[in-house]
Amino acid sequence: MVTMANAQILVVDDEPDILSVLVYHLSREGYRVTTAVNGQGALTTADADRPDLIILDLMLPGMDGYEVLQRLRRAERTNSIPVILLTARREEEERVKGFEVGADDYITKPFSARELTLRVEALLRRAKAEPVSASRRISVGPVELDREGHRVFSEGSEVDLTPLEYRLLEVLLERRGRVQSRRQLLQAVWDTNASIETRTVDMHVARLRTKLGGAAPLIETVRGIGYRFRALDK
Amino acid sequence: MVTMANAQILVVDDEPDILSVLVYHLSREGYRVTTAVNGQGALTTADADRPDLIILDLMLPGMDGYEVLQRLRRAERTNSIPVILLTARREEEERVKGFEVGADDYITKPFSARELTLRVEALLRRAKAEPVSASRRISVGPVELDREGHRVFSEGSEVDLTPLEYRLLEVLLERRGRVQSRRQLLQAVWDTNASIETRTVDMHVARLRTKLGGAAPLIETVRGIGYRFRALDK
DNA sequence: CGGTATGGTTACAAATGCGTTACGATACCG
DNA sequence: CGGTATCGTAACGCATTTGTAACCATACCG
Repeated sequence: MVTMANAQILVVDDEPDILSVLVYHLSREGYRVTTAVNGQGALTTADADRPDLIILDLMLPGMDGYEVLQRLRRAERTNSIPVILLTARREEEERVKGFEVGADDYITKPFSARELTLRVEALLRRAKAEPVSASRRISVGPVELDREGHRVFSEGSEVDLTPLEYRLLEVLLERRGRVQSRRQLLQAVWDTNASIETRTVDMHVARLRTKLGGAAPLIETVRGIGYRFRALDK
Repeated sequence: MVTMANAQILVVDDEPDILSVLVYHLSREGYRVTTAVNGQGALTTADADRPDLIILDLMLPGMDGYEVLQRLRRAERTNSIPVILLTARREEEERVKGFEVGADDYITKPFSARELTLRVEALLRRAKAEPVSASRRISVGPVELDREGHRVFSEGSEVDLTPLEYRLLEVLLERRGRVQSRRQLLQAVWDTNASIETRTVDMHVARLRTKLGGAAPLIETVRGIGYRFRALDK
C-alpha cells in the first residue's frame, strides 16, 4: 500500500533505539524521513524543510516536547504541520495537555508498527483532504455550513450568523483540526492587513461559540496560540 | 435528414411566389405546413392550430408583421410559439425592433433553401429542448410562475408584475435556496453588464416583496451578501 | 498563595447595510 | 401631445453589526 507516497516526515527523538525503529518503519512505507535529536534541531529542520508531518517525542533533553510544539505552533511557517506526540505516559492529563498545545494525535510507547502507520496515514490524509474550500457544503460534527444558501446549521436547526461570524466559521471549518493564530484568522477573515486588534478575534469567537451552542466547545482555545475547530468527523 | 419530423409550421406571407417557395421547401423536409396571407388570418390560424413554429413576413397588407407578432405574444395560447421574421430589409434597426417585439430569429430575403431549413431546425430543436432544462411552470410555496402565459400567481390569485419584476422573480425562483449577490442578479436580470447601481436591485426586490404579499418574507435578505428565495418545497 | 498573563464577557459608540419614500427620466399609448 | 407605467437614482432613517475598551475569570508560575 503506497498511500501517501513521498510525504516527508520529521521524527524527533533522543533515544537512538526508538528513533531507528521509527525511521525503519516509515521508510519501509515509502516516506522520506528526516530526524532530529533535540528540540532546537527539530525547530530548525521544521522551519527549513517544512515536512508534511512531525512525530515528536515529549521527553527530550533540554527543551521538552511541549515547548517544541508550542514554538512550532507560534511560527506561521510551521503551525499547520500535523504533529503526532510520542510518549510513554498514558495518562489522560498528558493527552489533554498535548491537544491543548496543538497536537493532532498521540501515540504511547510501546506502539506497534501498524498503529504507527495507521495514525500517520490518517493524519496525512486529513491534511491532504483539507482543501475543501470549493465544496458546497462543509459538515463537521453537529455543524453544517451550506455555502450556496449561505446558511449554517447546528444540530439540525438553523443558526443566524452575521456576515463576519459566518466567514470566521467558514475559515475555522476549512482549517479544522489546525490551530489558527489570531493573526492568521485576522488575515483570513478580515482580508488584507486591516488594522484590527487581535483581541477582537476573541470577541467573535465567543459570539460564535454561544450561537453554535452545544455542550462541548466546538471551537477550542489553544492557550498562547489561538483557536482551533475540533476535528470530529472523517 | 428528417430532423424534427411532423412539426407543424404556419407560414404567413401575402406574396404568392414567396409563399409557394416556402411551402415547397418546408414540405419537402417533411413538415406539415399551413398558410395565411394576412395578419388576421395568421392570428386566427395560430390560435386554432397552435403550430410549432411561425414564419412571418413583415410586409403584409393591413396589419403588419410587427403587430401580428405583438398580438401573438400577448395571447396566452400563442405567446410561446417561436417566430421567424421574414423581411427584405437588412437594417440593424429592423432586427432590433423585431427582437424587441419577441421574434426568435430573422431571415432576410432573398434566402436560400438551406438557410431556411437550418434556421427552422435550430428553432424547433431549441423549443423542444427547452422544457427539459427550464420547465414551463415553477411553483415554490405559495408562488407560481407560468412561463407560457408569462403570469405569476401568489396564493392562487394573479399578481401583476412589470417585465423587470417578472424576470427578477424568475431568476430568484430558478436559483431558489441559493444566495444571489446583487451583482449576480444584475447580470442575470439586466443581461449585459449595464452600468446600474447595485442598490437598484434592492428597490425591485422590495417592490416584488410587496406585490407577492404574504406574511413570511419569501425573498430573504442575506445581509452583506444578497438575496435568496426561500427554498420551501422540492 | 499572591501576582501576572491570558482569555472570556459585557457595554457602548461608530459604521454599515438595508427598507423605504420621493422624484426625475424615459418609453409607451391613446 | 398629455397621461400613464416603468425604471433608476438619491436621500433619509432605522436596525444590525462590529471594533474597542473595560472589567472579570481563570490558568500559569514561582
